[in-house]
Amino acid sequence: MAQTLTCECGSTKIVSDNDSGELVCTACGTVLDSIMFNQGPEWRAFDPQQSDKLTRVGAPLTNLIHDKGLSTTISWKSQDGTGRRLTLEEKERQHRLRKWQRRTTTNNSVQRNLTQALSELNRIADELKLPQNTRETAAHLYRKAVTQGLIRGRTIQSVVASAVYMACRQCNVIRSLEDVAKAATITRKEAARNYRHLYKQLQPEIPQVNKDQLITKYVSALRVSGLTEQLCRRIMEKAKAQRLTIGRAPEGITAAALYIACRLSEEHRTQGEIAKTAQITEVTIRNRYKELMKTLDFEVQV
DNA sequence: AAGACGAAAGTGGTTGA
DNA sequence: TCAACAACTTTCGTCTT
Repeated sequence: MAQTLTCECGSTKIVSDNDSGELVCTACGTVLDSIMFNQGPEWRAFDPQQSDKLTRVGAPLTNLIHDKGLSTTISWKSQDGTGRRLTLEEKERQHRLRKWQRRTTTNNSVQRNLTQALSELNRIADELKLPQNTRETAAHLYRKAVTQGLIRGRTIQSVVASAVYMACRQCNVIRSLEDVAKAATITRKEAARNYRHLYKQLQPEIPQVNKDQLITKYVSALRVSGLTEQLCRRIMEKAKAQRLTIGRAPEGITAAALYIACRLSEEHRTQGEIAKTAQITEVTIRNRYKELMKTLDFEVQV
């Protein structure tokens, strides 16, 4: 696109800097435009063969569309590629083609299930504000579940919720089962039951809940100072070293550690407040708190 | 009065005979 | 299959600040 630009200084010697994405006047140095897109390919070809090999077109593959965004759609316009009107005979042929196109792409049960499930998945993911890679992972897990026939007798919603929760765990995105269940409008119990089922069948690798991330989450939710946060992390390290975290729900331990940190730094947070953000009960905090205090000796000023 | 504490009973799951 | 069990929750009365 050849376009002659003139700088304010009157010069027309304007070059584009592809690295910084800026349009610069070589006479006076003024930056005329700073957000330029390089719409060329990112590869270089030195002969037509290479060019053929490197050229590629089309949207990226995605698990989030039931056919991965790959299938062909036949236009509804009754005109051909060059814009000419179709003959009656040709129109009928197009109609038949479209009909079969639809039947073969979306009418098998797996595909129909996927179309519905993936829109539900996107809705839940929106509500939980999940990043793209977690969505893709969830969609991938759900596909696996469908192709292995794990949906039978279960609602799409609950299986989608399980897949979403599993994806969150895999991608280290902290969302509680309760949050996911709520977004999917099912009960925690049902979500848990389906998650276990999915887990047993797929046997995926699930990392432990990252306690550091839990601390970060609670700290920001409770608006606790950085000093207390550091204290909390130290307590957690001690607890880990003393093997107090084994067999305990990470939420409980983390909440208790934060509670202790708050008391030590005299930054008052009630058990109730912390319990609410950690989605556990005060009793659990108390129990973990007691265990931590018994084993780790603090200079307690209670 | 709010918050902390602790006992008791209940829940839903795992384990091992 | 079923009882025992561990972890956690719910509920509620009592104590402390």
